[in-house]
Amino acid sequence: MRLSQFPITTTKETPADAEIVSHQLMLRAGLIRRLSSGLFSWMPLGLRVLQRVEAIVREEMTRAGAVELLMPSIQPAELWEESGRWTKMGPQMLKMRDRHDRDFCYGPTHEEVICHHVRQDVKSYKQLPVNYFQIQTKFRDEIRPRFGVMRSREFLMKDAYSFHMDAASLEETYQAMRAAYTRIFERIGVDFRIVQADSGDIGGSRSEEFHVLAASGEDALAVARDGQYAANVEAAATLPAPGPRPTPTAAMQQVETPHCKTIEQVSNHLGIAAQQCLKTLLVMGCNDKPLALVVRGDHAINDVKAANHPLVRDPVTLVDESAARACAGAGFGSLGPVGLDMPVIVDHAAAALSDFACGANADGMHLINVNWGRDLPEPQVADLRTILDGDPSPTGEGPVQIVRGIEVGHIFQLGRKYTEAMNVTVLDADGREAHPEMGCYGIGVTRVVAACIEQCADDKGIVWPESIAPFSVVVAPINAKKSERAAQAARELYEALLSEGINAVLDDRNLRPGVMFADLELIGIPHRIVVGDRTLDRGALEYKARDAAEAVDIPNTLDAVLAALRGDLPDQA
RNA sequence: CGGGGUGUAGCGCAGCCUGGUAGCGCACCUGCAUGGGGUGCAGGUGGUCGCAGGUUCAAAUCCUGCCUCCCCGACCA
Repeated sequence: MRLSQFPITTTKETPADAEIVSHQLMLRAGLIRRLSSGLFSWMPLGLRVLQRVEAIVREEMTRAGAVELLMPSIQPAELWEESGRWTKMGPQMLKMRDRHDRDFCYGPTHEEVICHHVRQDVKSYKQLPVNYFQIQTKFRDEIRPRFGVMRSREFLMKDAYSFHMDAASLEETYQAMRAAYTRIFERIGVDFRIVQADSGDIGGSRSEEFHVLAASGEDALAVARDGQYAANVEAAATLPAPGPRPTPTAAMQQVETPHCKTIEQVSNHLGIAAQQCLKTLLVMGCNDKPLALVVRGDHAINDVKAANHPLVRDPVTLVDESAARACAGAGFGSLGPVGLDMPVIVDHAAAALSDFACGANADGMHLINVNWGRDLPEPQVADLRTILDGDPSPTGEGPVQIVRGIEVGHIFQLGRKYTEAMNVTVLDADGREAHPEMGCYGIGVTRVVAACIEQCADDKGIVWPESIAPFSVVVAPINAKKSERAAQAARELYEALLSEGINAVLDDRNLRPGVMFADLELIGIPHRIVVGDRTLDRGALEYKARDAAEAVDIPNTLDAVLAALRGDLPDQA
């Protein structure tokens, strides 16, 4: 490729609305252009990168035994009504109607469609297991798209769906996908971590996420400092406090706490640490009646854990203040578990307290020196809170630290949830109908590009890893306009690299050197060979790796260039 | 969806308060000079000032409505 023939538009200035490095650089380097909120065009340079990621994903999926197909992005409503997700997915799904008034959606995912095809085509256990994948555009109408292609509404996803006669077969494919994903992210060259995850809206039993570690990541991960344990904080279990509860020391007492609406205010007013206070939230139960969730004052309720509790309605729905007053006798800020006429679910840590403070269920009043089993019944205990930095890891591997990550992959064991809902059956060896086990496996292909830039950039621009760079090496003549000798030498080297099968590009734009260098660094090409009269005079070329501090002279031979591309550089005097 | 901001040339912004010829930087085009780190000088192209309505002799500017985009929040009592 010659850059004079390849439209790239770079900018010196950073667009005002780009917040994170990858978004800024993708715009500045001209990889993407925004069309509308959460909608981006991939410009030629960006597309080359995207296609390289795709190629790696495709190769590794195929190597791991998955077979590619392509399903429509527009899907009929009937399939989603069968699975129950036409309404459950909510406004995240973009719905539309055709000229015959039939309902469709732009597919946010493809479990329904693949189940439909499998129930048509797969009749016998002999055809299983099977693992289909596609690389295809999805649309999810995100509440708030942000960070460029990191959280866009339309995005490219690799999704795979496997079907099995039994759990052992599913586990085998799940592990094969886990290994394939590991290879994919290792090949791309990003620093990533596999974490345990909640299954979220997709559902199912077991799942793990692949996160690219980056400070700008939207997800918080709990990682054992000295061990293997790692989990999304949404799913990270907390341990019950060790040992028995301390013995109560004083009688329960009601005290005035006027105008105290938050734990902080109550804690300051009473001179009692937040960890000795209880925080009480009223939420809707599955039976449409309110129930109370209680955590320690310094802890936060974890929505995902709460929603997973059998008594709590999913999604977690807070009762409003007037309803709280009607059923508990007090407004927000003065609620507590004592004397409440509703189920009370208490987090481990809150259940381990003695002599604690909590709302008195009377406005402006709290109770102090409250004790479980004495002043109110022994609580029903659950894990409700979000894990904090320094908490023990649930596997006993020491304290966790909280790091941030960008979710680029997610693998699930779905069990029979969809095959039952969609009535997918095959005949087993005994001739009986059975619902297959199912797994699904996703990679956010467009997001991988952005996540990679978050890790691979410096103050000059993008520093592509070789694996997904749009071009591997650029041949850059100095003053090609004036020096036909430099221009000629550059052309010849470029042609020679091409015939070696190298993804080379010639910068024949006739730019001034400063502009050219700044541009090439911004777009992040891993290797640069500068050809100029000055170096030619001494029989040399100048080589610089994008991530190296200094350029070095190499002999003016193809072999020396090829060696340099392999990282084999001559010793410098 | 709630709150805050924003909208003026492809990008970044000023002008608006106090109504009166639409500006600056970057980018782009032309010429000359320059030629190893975003070069200099000169000239130039490009804008129904988000949309609609209103006030006024006159609206980018004041008023009303709508829209866009961005940020924060979206149950933590």
